[in-house]
Amino acid sequence: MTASSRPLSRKDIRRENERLILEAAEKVFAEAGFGGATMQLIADMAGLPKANLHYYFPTKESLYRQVVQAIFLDWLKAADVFDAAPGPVEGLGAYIDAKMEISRRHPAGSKVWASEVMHRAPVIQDYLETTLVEWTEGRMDVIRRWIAEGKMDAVDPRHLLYMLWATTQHYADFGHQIETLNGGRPLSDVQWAAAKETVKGIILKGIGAQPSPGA
Amino acid sequence: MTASSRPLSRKDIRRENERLILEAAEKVFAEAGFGGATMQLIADMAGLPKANLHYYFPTKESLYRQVVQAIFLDWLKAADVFDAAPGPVEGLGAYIDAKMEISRRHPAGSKVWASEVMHRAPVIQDYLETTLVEWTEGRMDVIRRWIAEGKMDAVDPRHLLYMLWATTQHYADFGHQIETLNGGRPLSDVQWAAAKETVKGIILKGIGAQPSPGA
DNA sequence: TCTTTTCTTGACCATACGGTCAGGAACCGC
DNA sequence: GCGGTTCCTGACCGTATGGTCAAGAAAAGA
Repeated sequence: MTASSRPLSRKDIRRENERLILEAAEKVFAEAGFGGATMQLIADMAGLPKANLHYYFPTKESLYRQVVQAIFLDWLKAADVFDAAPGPVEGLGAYIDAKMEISRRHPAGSKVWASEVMHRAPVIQDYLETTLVEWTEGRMDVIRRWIAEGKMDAVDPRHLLYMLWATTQHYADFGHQIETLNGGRPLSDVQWAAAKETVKGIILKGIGAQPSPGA
Repeated sequence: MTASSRPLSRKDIRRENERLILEAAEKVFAEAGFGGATMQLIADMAGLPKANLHYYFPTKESLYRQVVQAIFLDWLKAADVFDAAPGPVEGLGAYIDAKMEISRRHPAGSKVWASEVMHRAPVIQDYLETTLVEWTEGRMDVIRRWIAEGKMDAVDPRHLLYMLWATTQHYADFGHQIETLNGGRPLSDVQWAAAKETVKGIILKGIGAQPSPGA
């Protein structure tokens, strides 16, 4: 429309269209599940003809796989706060904050992941067996170190991690239920803050986390 | 096969076939989601011809609705322990135990529920708005009473409930991921016990639950 | 400008799905 | 045993879906 719409280079076109498609696909897969999603719906939401989707992504499954992969990488990145922290209060606190923020800003991704895992991970099982296993082992080591240093109680690190994942992702995956129980309205800023504080408060106190000295 | 297979009365036949179908449907809906599930697959799993399913349940959606309703009622019943308890240690402890046990024994139901809510509850939204809202209000009152009686910290009861749901249902909904992280094996009895104790320990300590006197 | 490569898209196809139906089998009250 | 009701099921139908294709438009390179 404006004079600024210069002709796009081919690389730009490809990048832009792939972005459009992946964005639309994430929403549709989240709302309808893999089986319920249709290429036509994704195409409509992306504003492209269906045949164009198949030009960039040969099959529905390949498109879906890319969506799930992107989510997984996002999650791994968001967990870097874990390692640098001096103790559980900072490390787990920041991790909870980060994951709650993802649940708030990016709920569709969390839903797609949940759906995939619930259906026995037919597409990303290899990721679970390799990357996720390694990541989990590493984080459990950090927790065990904190325990050894007397910075928290000797809780089972594996189940602690599951609690963190469960509680934070719940706000995305079950967002609709939470919204309904909130009178049909999305959580306000204040309510989101209360959620974060409650989760952090209960878990950090529950594991007997000791504040790091000199903070 | 055996001589004991007497002819079934009509009521028995209806009850038995409906049970077979609902059981199979729950599994298939849990594994494939509503969109991915097919009546043919459910029929095969139930050992009945597809047309027979449509004799008992006119549409796929009506069958699905009955499956979800059954799960919901099951969950409500499992929460009776809440009210009778003298304090949070007994009440929440028993509730966590009960919900963990459901996650272990009845994971398919939990998955169907999760899937339904994740897809914005197209079928059971009315239940969310009525029964679930009332149930939640009632339980929050109990928690507020415990707080007023000094039996636990003044945590936000709403988010405490969400934490309970999230952590316990996680063991069903993400059971496949947990299994993968456990070397591909289901959790053993000992591991389930550890999960229960860890969850109960962290939450009860995290909310500062005071043991009831005279226990 | 001419060629080549990339991108676009309406029309099309085979398949699989939810659902229907008619006709027969099995059970039940009388 | 008989009439009526319930149960059973193979065959069938319309539709929607994932995916294909061929012909053209647009950009890049020469």
